[in-house]
Formats: sequence, C-alpha cells, structure tokens
Amino acid sequence: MPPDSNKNERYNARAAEARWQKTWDQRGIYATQNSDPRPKYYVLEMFPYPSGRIHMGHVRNYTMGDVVARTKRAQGFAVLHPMGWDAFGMPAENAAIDRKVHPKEWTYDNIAAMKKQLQSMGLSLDWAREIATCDPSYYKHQQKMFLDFLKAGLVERKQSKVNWDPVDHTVLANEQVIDGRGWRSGAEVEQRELTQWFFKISDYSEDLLAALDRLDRWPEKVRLMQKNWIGKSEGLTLRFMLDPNSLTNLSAPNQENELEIFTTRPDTLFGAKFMALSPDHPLSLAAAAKNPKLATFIAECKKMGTAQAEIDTAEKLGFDTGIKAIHPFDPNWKLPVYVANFILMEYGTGAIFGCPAHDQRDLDFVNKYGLGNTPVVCPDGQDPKTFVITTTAYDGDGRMINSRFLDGMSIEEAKEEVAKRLERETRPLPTPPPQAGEGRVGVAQRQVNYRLRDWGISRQRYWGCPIPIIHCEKCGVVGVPEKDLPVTLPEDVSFDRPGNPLDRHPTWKNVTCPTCHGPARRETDTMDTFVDSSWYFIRFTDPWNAKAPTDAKVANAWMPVDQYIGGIEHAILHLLYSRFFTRAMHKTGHVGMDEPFAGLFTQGMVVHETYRSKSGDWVEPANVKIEGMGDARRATLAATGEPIEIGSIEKMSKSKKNTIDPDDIIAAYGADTARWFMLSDSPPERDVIWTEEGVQGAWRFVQRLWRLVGEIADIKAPATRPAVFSEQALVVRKAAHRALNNVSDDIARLRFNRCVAHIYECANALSDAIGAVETAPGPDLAWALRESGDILVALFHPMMPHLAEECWQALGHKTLVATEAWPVVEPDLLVENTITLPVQINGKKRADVTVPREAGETEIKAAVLALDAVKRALDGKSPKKVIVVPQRIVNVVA
RNA sequence: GCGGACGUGGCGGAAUGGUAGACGCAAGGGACUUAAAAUCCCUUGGGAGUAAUCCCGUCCGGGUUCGAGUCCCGGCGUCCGCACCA
Repeated sequence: MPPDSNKNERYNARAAEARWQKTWDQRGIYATQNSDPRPKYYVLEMFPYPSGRIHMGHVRNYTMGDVVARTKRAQGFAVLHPMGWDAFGMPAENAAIDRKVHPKEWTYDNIAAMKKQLQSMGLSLDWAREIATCDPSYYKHQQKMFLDFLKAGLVERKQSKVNWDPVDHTVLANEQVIDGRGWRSGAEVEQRELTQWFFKISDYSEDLLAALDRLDRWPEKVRLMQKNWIGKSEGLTLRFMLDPNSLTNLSAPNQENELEIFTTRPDTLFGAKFMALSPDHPLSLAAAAKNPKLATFIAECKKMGTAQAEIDTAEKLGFDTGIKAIHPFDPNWKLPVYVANFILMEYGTGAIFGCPAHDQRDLDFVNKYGLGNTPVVCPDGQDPKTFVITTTAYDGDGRMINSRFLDGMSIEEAKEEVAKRLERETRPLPTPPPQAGEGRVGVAQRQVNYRLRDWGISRQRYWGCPIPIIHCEKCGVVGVPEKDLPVTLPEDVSFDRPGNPLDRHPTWKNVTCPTCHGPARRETDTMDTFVDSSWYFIRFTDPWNAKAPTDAKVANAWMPVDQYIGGIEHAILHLLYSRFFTRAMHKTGHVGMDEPFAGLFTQGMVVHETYRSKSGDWVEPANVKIEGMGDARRATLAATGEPIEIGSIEKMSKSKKNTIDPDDIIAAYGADTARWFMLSDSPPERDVIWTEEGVQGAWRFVQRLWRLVGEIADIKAPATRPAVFSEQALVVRKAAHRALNNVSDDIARLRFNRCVAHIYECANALSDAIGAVETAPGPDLAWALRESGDILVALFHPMMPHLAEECWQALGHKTLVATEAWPVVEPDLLVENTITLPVQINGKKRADVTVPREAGETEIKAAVLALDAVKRALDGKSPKKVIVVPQRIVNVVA
C-alpha cells in the first residue's frame, strides 16, 4: 500500500482504533453516573473467568453486549455496562500445582492481560466499576450475606456425597473424574459422605418455578430447561408394611416395620414386581449390618461417581435383601425388597416400588433378575388379552387392565382412586412413635415433590471465598462476627501436596471462639464459585460501597438487568442460583426485587474445523495450509508439507487446538473486522463457524465502507434540506431510511446477522446511486447522499465503533458518533405507492400483479383474473375461489 | 439414561402459515493493469427447452390447509446440559 497516496488511502485500523480508544477514554464517555436522571438501561454480559487470554467466544459475547449498550446510549438511556472477573476457581489451583505459581499472582496477572485484550476491542465499558470476586473487598460482603442467610434460615449443614480420590486424598469435581478414575492419580473414585454447607434453594422451588412464566424476555428453551430441572411432580408417599417374618436378620430390633416410598404412578400399583432401596437408605444399611454380601454390594455402588449421567447409564444392579413388603391392597401379596444402584437417596424417600411394564429402568431391572412384568395400562386400540411388554416399557396413555377395582379406568381416574382409598386407611406410625401429633396417619398421602436439590456450596479447596464460620467444641457452629470480616485467605500456602492447603495450614484455622473465647477452629471449606457469580450483577450498581454488599436504593434503581447475554451452558445452574440468591438478598433486606434478569439472551459458540496430523496429534489452524475447494480441499502442514487430515467442526478448545487467538485477528485486521465478522452470517443464538474467508470478507467490507464514505464526503451538498426530491434522490433516501428502520428493529430483537445484511443493502444502494451519477449530483441528490451517509455511519457505529468515528470525522462532523443520538426515521419514506403481490395458482407461484397500495379486494381480483398466466390456467372456466391476503399474496384456486 | 435444541444451494444463512434461497462467502466469466494485488461488472439450487415456459427441490415418511421450510404425528442424524468446570 503506498502510504503517501492520500485520496485512496486504505483505512488503517490499527492506528485509528488506538486513537479512538484513547479519545473515548480521555473524555470518559462510557463512565456511568448513578445520579443520571435519564431512564436506565442495564446491559450485562456474563463476566469471564480470567484464564489468561480472551477467546473468540468472549469476542462474540462482548460484541453483542456492546452493540446493545451503544445503541441504547444513542437512544437516550443512562446505560450501565460494567465488566469484572469471575476470579476464584480450580484452574488457579491447578496452575499452582503444575507451574508453582501462587493462585493470586496467577489470577491477577491473567486479569491484567485479559483487560488489555478487552480494551483493544473498543468495548464501551465502564471500567471504573471493575470488580474481581477474589478481592477481599468483594468477598467480604459475600461472607456477610452468608451470615445473613444463616440467620434467616436459608443455610443449613447436612451430609452429602463427594467424589473421593483415595490416592490423592482429595475431593474431585465431576470433570476430574474420567471413566470412574481420578484424573491425576488414576485411582478408582469412591463416594464419600461429608458434612457440608447448603443454601436452601429448595425453599423456593415453587416460587422459582411459578415466576418463570413472568420472564417473558427469556428464551422459551431456557425456561423449559429450568422448569424440568426444578422437576415438580405430584404423587403419593405410600407406606408399605414389611413382612415381620422377613425382618429377623436386621441389626436393630425391628425398628423398621414399614417402608415409605414416593411414587408419581400409584395407578400402576397392581403392576408392582419389586421394591427398591437406595444403597444409602437406612433399611439398606440395617440389612447390610448382618449381611456381608449386601455390605459388599453397597460398597461397590459407592465406587460409582456422583454424576447423574453416570448413575443413569450404569448397568442396573440390585441385591435382594430377603425382606418382603406387603402390597397395600392385598395382605397376601409379597414383594421382594432390593437394594438398587439407580435409586437416589436425595429424591423422594430413597425408595420406590417397581412397575416394570411402565418404566424402562424397572423393566431393565426385572429382565436382569427374572422378576417378570404385568402390564396394567393398555394403549387404546390394543387388545388387553394380547398386550405384552418385553423389552420396551409403555409409558403412554391408556386404560387400566389387570388391576382389579381399577380396571377400565383412565390413568388419572386410577391415580385418584388409589389415593382416595389409601388416604382413608390409617395405621399407627412406625416405631419409635412420632414425636408429635396423632398416632394414626393415612397409609398414603398426596405429596408434591421437586427434583431440585439444595445447593451444596462447600468446596474443599483453597482458591475460593472462605466460609465465615468457626467450629467450637463448646458452642458448636458459630458465625464469624461482622467486625472480623472479611475472613481473608492466608497467602503462605503450599501446593506441593494434594488436598486443601487451608486445612493443613499451620496456624490459619486455629482461632478463639467469638462466644466463649475458648480454642476453636475455622471452617476450612470455601464457597462454590457459583456463589460469587450469583450477585456480581448487583454489586456492579454500587461497587465502591465498603460498608455493605449494596445500597438498596441504588440497586433497586438499576436492577433488574435489562439485557443479560451469555452462553447457553449457563441456562440452568448459574441462572437458577442467581435467581435464588436475589430472592435471598431480598429476604435479608439487601435489595427489593426477586428476579435479577428481565431479559436474557443465550448466544451460540464459536466453532472451527479441526486438523490432525498422521501421528494423530491435533494441529493449530495457524500451522495448516489449505488448498483446493469442496471435496478437493486438502490440508498440509505449512512448515513441512506433511498431509493433514481435515476433521469435524467443533467448539474451539485448547485440547483440540482449533482456537484462533483474538489478539492475532485484531493485530492483522483490527477489532472492527473481528466484531463485524462475529455478528455476520450466523444467527446469534446459533453456533458460528470461524473461517478465514469470512474474516477477509468482513475486512473487505470495512475498506469498502471507508471508500464509500470518502466518496460521499467529497460531495458538495446544500446546507438546507431541499423542498423536493427527484426520483433518484428518493431512491437513496428510501434505502437509508428502510435500513434505519430495519436495523433499529433488529438490534432491539438482537438479530445482529440481519442488521449486517441490512447495512450491506444500504451500502449497496448508496454505491449504486453514486455509480449512476455521471457528472456531479444535483443539490437534492447531493443532500440525500450526505444524509444517507450520516445514517449509514450511525447504523454501523454500534458494531464497528472505531471505523464509525473515523468516517464521522471524514464526513466533517466535529462531534463523536459515540455520543450522537440515534437517527430518526421518516415514516413516509417507508411506504410505496404501489405494491407487487405474488399470484399463486393452486398454491404455486405463477405471476405477479402490481396494484395501487390502497387497492381493494375486488380491484385486485379483477387485475389478477386479467393476467395471461391466470387466463391460461383457467382455460375459460371461472375459478373455484380467489383468496386475497391483503399486502401479502393472491391465490387462485382453479 | 434423562432433559433441551438444531437439520434450507458448493458454504454461513434469509423467509409474522403466503414469491424458498435476502445478505454474505466461494466459484466461473469479463473490465482495468506490462503483470499481480486491489477494485468494478455479469452469472451461479437441480433438470428439460431456441424461447415463452414447465418439472423437481427446505433430513426421511405420513397428516392438517386454498397454501407448509414454518403447524401436527412418527423416524433418522448432529449438538448441548445433567447439580464439585466456569
């Protein structure tokens, strides 16, 4: 590129971007004042984990948020658009182990590096509100809220299972368990029970479920996923008597004389073939005490990991305890009681009755143990006499069969009948006697059950927010007094051994009890990092507050977040925890609302082709040379020419080495090009494939816009708006105003790929108009072109802010386009005087008809019937029907 | 296993139940140039036909409708989440 040529100079993104970033920064135009009286708009992207480098997923996510922020700012809102760091978590500890670097140092270095990268993207962020969750000034308030929640009854301690690595003596995350073995040690993982802290999210099950209906700016699929996660089900708890003759081998003398189960299918009670207990069920343990084989079986079950997918896909295994349960409707009907590996203690009562014909898991189980099945629901249209179940359970609708007094009923009627009969029948509660109330209770009780479990927040790790609790032998569990907060992490820790460094720190955990001043020890567990991210969006409203997590007045003014943008992978946990946490903060007086996110958008991933060498190693795209097209596409290693296999398109990941570094792209093409490409083509909720061609296309368009604006800037236009416009000038103005209208609408609905298309169309129209001018445009066309140029620049500003500033300046404006108001559309320019309707004959398009905009149905019909194509198709006959859909289409039924 | 999505040209995709393929990419042809790059113009779902025009076509099989990529039922395929990754 000749740098001396002035007129046709290329847009120099690198120089321009640095310059405009400096200007914005110096003028402080993205700092938001809490005192701003304009209507508020809070746009937030999910804050990143400081892994060290931003990735393309961040570029996509933050560009989308920035488009919304810039647009809303132009539309007159006080926009809050902050950024921070989800800075606690396991990778920092892994780095400490692998690279001997302190988690704190590692984290803050990463933050500094990533902040620089984000700043190079030209995001309109208010960096004055930056927070890092690992900073004591942040987690101090989190500890305060933990104590507030504790006082409010929202926290409890209970037992829960963890993945235990018996070699490393450490707790493993599910992702650290690979094929049932610890990722570092390779040892078989065991389940262990630990006493842990829980937030009582299940207190809000019904509220979290019911409120989903009001989140009308959330994706339907996320609401559905949360609904299923909460998993409300209505059923019965049902007390089966145990056959006393079968209980002789139990440890305790006959404490368990009955077994309580939960079922959502009481209608299938006559199809029951067995009972199944969780390996953790008290009755299982009682039976195992005198039965070594059963004890071994239970121990085997504990070798299974705690992940749900693993439990569900494992082979269904059971062990017959020898205990018999008595059918509630037939004292002579005895059911074998098994301990089974697929029954969860956490759900229902930890025990079920198995009806194999109508539940696949139960069917797999009986087929393995030869217990048989009896269908009790017969689908409509099936003959009950011949209806049999072999390997596939039937869980659909139908009529009751083989079920005595239920026969012929619908499923719903049968459920109701069973409930009614068993509710009426009462029996004394099992021994030992109940502590309160009457001695007799219905054999069955209707019960609403939720799948949602309480939120276990204890982590046996160093790099997390310390749980502000002191354990005293005399006083028990005592909260750290507020004046002693924050409980800070000690910095002199070692990672040379596995396990929690806090637990083996020589002094940190030794404290005096705040109540009795005797010796006591600190809680050494830290909080789940999901706690940190469950309120950061509220902290952003008042991040400087040293006294309290937030100022309710300020938080209530900014909250809820109007538009939250992040990955679909957070659809359930992060969002549900945040909804709970906001409610808990409401209950403890920190804020005045329940729902944190009024609008939610979940964007898709950035994916890329994968490359593999002959030896099976993954190869980075930067080292691959691609030649040829379509099927003839071949890849070679750029350095050696070794052939490379082109693999499937997958999520960018370090392990498959198919990542593209945003830094490289920004250095080569500039941030605007990267931003533009991330918004082009793919709908934002879907995955976008990163391609070299796509980036180059975006880069060419950047240059094209720059040239186009240069041409418009050269046009001399009258200062005042002409009174009349020629047809030519109107075409230009209509194109610009149509684009303005479409882009405004599509940004509001976050349909960025369509915005991109409309901006292309607008640019094409302006290029065409300029190309058609032979000498110099007349004053009306000149004015129209200048007007349209201004509109075009304003429209792409949210997406390519640096280029827009450069263009705005070139067009002679002295202001910043970043602080300009959004252009105002002239509605008259959006309507045409004539409309062209497609004409179908029998549903197939055969012709067009052009009619005046205000033409009525009879007028349109007449015009349609006069068309050659219609006459030909009708062949002299009159049509059966003519359907005129106003403004849309005409269909002639011949 | 359970739950959730998605499936349209060579590719990414567009299409309130109403003209399938907007817009972009790639490709082919042309202009400019000593040449290349850059830029500009034209063509581009498949098939038949000189042409007008016609036939086929939105993963597969059914259905509803004047009309289905879109709605319903049943398959197939791909992807995501599953509670200690964030």
